[in-house]
Amino acid sequence: MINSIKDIARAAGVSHSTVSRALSDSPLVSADTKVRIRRLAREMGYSPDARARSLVKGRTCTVGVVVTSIADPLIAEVVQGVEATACTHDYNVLLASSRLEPAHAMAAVEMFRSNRVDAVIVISSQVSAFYLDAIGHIGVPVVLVNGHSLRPNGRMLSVSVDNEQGGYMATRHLLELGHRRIAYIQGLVGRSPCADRMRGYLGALREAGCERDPDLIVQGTGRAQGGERALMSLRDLPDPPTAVFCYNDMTAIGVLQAGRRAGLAVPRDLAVVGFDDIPFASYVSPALTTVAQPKAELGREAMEMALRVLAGEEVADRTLQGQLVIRESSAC
Amino acid sequence: MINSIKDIARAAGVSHSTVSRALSDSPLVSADTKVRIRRLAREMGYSPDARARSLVKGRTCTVGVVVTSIADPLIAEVVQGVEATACTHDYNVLLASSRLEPAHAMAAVEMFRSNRVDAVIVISSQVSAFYLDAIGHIGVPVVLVNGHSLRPNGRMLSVSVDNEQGGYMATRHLLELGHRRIAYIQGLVGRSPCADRMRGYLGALREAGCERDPDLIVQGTGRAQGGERALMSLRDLPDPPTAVFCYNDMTAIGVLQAGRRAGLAVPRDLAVVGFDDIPFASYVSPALTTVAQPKAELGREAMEMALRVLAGEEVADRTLQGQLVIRESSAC
DNA sequence: TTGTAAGCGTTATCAT
DNA sequence: ATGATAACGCTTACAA
Repeated sequence: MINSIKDIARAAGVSHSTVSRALSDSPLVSADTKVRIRRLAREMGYSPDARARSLVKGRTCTVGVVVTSIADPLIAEVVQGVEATACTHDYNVLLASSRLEPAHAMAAVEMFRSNRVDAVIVISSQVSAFYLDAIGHIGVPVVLVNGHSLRPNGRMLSVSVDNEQGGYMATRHLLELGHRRIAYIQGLVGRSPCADRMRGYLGALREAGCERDPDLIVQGTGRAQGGERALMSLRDLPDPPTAVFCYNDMTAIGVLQAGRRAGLAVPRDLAVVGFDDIPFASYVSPALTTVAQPKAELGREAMEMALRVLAGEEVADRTLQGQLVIRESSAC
Repeated sequence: MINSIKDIARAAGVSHSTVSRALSDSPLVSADTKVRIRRLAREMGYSPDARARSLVKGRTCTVGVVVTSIADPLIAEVVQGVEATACTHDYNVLLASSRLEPAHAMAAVEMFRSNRVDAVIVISSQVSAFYLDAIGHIGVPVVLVNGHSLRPNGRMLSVSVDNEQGGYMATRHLLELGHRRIAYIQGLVGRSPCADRMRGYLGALREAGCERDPDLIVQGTGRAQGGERALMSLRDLPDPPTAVFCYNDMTAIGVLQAGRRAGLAVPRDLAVVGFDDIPFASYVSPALTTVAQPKAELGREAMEMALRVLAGEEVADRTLQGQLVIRESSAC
């Protein structure tokens, strides 16, 4: 058992409120009793009980973070950003994983409520509307990272990478390299980041006076295998693309693999650009050109937005710019 | 504000203790008042306050998890295992990252103490003895995942992959492929997992009657660049190795990169085996042969060991077997 | 400057 | 079967 303020009070021969005041550096306690109590507290291994304190203070200084999977490299780096920022503001991070199961997601919400977290941060693009609705009723500020742009609930904020601008940059880069037949391999359908990136892609094509060919927009899954399959189908086209912009890096890595198997030289025969800049993008061969998401910054921003809402400030949604990282898969 | 048990009591016209009993399904309350109260609780959006409950119950049902970096793919998967297991046992996960900074590590320990976590799980091999000592004095069960084998404190348990056996399997595999000059690229010096893997490597060589050449054991860093440099120096040897066993996958990936740059064909000119089986091991080209760590299982086991200690059981350290995953980088 | 007492939301021990 | 009361460890009026 850890000593409480009462134990210290007894040892110091004062009341427990004096101890409380001394430890919180209140001016209402004399200098020497203050040092005496503090030394005693240190010697007795005192540690303030955050629960008891939060009970009376009305806040837990804890933020709940839900992820679909922490093993996702993109999400992991965002969590890292959240954690680092929480730490500097003396906030704790309560973690929960939804594993894409609505039941787990609901359980996470209830767990956060029971623990009276001050705010919730949702890191995932795979949030169902149903779940989002439940999370919106939690009664504390909610910040969505890279979530849907539609916000059914007023209390819900969001911070995202600029998907459209990212798609635009990627496509623009390929156009500048001289490519005219540029494919887009989608992620999971119906999700807004995928559609936004495509909008950027289409915008760049339009701007370049490049004709839009529906055959060049194919379905992926957001994972490597989806990229592999997509590339196969693109190669079967009468007039295959010379470049491909992928919804994300994993898709691009699948494309790289399928290309290698098919004897395609990247970037000579096919230029490839991804999205996210997951750590491994720079390690695959050829190293992947990609639109880097400001992962740590997304996490930091999410945490800071939550803090700002808690401080009573008026906070608006944010969208952060991605950055085109040119590597070998699109080098000229 | 969330309704408390008292609010429900008032609405139901009973005392708050009756509400408490009804909600915890005590037999000491009549069936109809029970349903009445429960319905009311649901309607009023009641959520039990975990802090208040923990204060009187004496446990928080929360486990503190410290990692060096959650962005580390190996660690992330272990955390996932911990979280999943915690979830099934109705335990919460409080996350902290040490970022290899002793100050952060100490802050994490203090944070865990203040929040009165029931147990602590340390996921990292990079724990300094100093920090380990501090964490040992936290007064709750501590489980080290892939940590030092030396345990300065009696309250500290550990679960690790069998590093020696892993090193043995990897080397044995290369020997069976006909290699005689097999190098070992170390990780960071002085850390026990690295030494253990080397012991397995040496054991396999000895068993095969293969002469041990000190030149073939070189220094790495545990990261890709270390692998690159190490391979360069190995290639400068008068009699270079035909195969290399790397401390971990990142090192092996560096070797793959350097090999490609040097025009080496893997596995024909050089066979490469890694350790860990991080997700990307299967995506690099050639796909990496490696000793897979049972990542989720390590996390699960760590959590279950903590739970068992809390249940008063006698718990012993565990070491889990890795599994050799043969891929292209060592195919014959 | 210090002590007393109330209260945060629970559970648990008494009575009734 | 239910209610009153104490307790968990803390902060904070309110007294002294």
